[in-house]
Amino acid sequence: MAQISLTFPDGNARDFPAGVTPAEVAAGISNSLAKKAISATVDGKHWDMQWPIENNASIAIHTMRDDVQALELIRHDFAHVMARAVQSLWPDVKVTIGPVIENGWYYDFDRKEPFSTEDLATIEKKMKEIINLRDIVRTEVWDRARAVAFYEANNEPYKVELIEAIPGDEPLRMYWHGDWQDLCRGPHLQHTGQLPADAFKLMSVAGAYWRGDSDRAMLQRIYGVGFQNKEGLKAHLHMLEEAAKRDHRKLGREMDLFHMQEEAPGQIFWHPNGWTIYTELQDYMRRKQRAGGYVEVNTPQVVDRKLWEASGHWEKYQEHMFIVEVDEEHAREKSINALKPMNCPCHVQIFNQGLKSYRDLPLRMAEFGSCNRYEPSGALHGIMRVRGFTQDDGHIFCREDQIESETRIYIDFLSEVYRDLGFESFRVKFADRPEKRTGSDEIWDKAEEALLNATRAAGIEPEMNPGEGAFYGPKLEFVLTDAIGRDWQCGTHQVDFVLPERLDANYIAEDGAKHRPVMLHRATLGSFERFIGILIESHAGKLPFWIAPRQVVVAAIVSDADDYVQDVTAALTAGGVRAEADVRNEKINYKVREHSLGKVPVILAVGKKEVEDRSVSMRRLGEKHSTVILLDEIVNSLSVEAKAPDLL
RNA sequence: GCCGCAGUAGCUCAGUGGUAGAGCGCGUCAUUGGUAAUGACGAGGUCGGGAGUUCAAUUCUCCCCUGCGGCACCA
Repeated sequence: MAQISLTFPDGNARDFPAGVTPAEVAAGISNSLAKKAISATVDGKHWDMQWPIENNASIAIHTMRDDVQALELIRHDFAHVMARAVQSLWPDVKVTIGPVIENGWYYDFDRKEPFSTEDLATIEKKMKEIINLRDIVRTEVWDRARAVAFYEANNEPYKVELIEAIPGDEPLRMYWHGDWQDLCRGPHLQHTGQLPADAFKLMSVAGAYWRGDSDRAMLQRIYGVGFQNKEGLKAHLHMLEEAAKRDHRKLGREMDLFHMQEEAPGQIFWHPNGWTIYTELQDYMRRKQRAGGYVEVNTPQVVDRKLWEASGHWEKYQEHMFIVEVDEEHAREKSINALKPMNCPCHVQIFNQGLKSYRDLPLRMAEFGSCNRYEPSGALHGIMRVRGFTQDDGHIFCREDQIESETRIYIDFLSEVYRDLGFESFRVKFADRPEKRTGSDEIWDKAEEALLNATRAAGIEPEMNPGEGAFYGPKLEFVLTDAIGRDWQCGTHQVDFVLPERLDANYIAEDGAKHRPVMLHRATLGSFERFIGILIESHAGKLPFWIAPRQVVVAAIVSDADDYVQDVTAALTAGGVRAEADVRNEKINYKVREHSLGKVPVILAVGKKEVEDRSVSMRRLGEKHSTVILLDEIVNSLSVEAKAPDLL
């Protein structure tokens, strides 16, 4: 029999007969390793303990101590055990797919009756029983005709469809957990008893379309989380509890920032505190953009559909626009308008006024553009995904050869803003050509190359987001994360060759002829609404001093200090600090607690002593102790602290 | 938009086929208290909206609206 050589992580190599499995290799090392082993890595590939190794290779054998491999296997096996539990409880349920995801797994089932919360508990119990059976996990490679026949016989149509989608040259792997069977690429644990029965939890049921296609069947997806041990699960659940406290919807109420109500779904009623954050952020962005060479404009809210037809949005997005019809009785002729869902067509109208010269390019045009989109009801989410929002929008009209440099300049601009706002790091995704698009491949090649070059020149290697570009051009997406780890696209930078064409934008070049400019769509915050949501969550409500809506509360300890409290408050206000007096008939403990819960960054307590000394007792949010400081000093230092980062 | 769950006082929530309750908050009074809740009293609800069943619906049924968790979508 042919021999192969396996090289271990310590560099030692040993010969084995070809076709040896990691299980046999482990058994050759020690009994305990053979028992503890969960999988192997063979030539960099995660490998099942049962899979034969045919050629010389490097090999590492994993136990539960190897986090990456252990977690992947645990979650994958949990998914199988869960599916087995479901089918043993409800034999008519059809199985589909069940992948590993961050922190856990899900499995999609086809079942007529909905799974209830009580069902989850029943399934969990069944899963524990299955784990206790310590059933051996077994795998075989089948040819596809046999597999198809098998699943047809078992009335599992989804599996048949999956097999048909697998490329013909790939082996089909069949797995058995005891007598339960699934099609799966593996690897898996050696037996179900290797699963930590006390370290998983089924979290929720949700609908999910078969193959992610909204025209196909709605399946029921059960989500679970799983870890190596009970502590891992406990830590995860605790993290979720903590994240819930940072939810912007909760903090928005507690800090009295905004509210939403039925009469205006997806739109925000900004309260004074929230609006202070908003305007502070807008003032900052306005200064930054002015410094960045932008001209600011403003354009109409209600625009005739003719313009949307010309831009191409009517055809593609009509369903998602708020339509405004003007009645014939009130107008000479009936006109159909739409609330603007975006600003770009209007910006082209401004560009088109008068003749533009190549000397005007690049022309950087910005607008705090208030937009309305009829977003699908299920998409709405707090203030992060809304129907009425304001973009810090901008369009750069430039020549093709300026795309790369303008992109580079923009990435630097955005990085500065994000850094100023406390986001030291952010993710950049590069979304390239989608299947449905306009423009030649040659143009797309150039646009994609320009974006990539500029991104890399800025020292950023973007994540690839294939096929997710806009229909008119590729884009960079600047992604931030909310409290529970969901991604939100905030900034964006997109190349557009189409709109200038459709709306007939042009400039006179050096050759005296008309040329078509390229448009770069870009938004830094994205929308104020979404960005503020992210800002609140990432700071857990404890916003940086300059942007905190209530910066200082001056609290009287005794009513004899009330007049002095007013003096202190006035001095701070004169110094550009948002300060409030609290002279209510309450104890200082009460006031400190209330303002701390309200996330006020600085509380200045004053009693008899402070009145005499012209001082204050300062307590910063989150600190246990207070410091006594002279009034003049605190006014000076807080005045500086209240300045936005670009003004320091 | 689709699947599931939910909607009771400003907030967090309990509860029932016979028109409702707690804590916090709010108001009044007393208290002048030194860094995360002083005490007493009081006001406050068309039980998301509409229809149906019933002698009687906040409770049961249906429809709608809104929210939440996913999925799909995101110019």
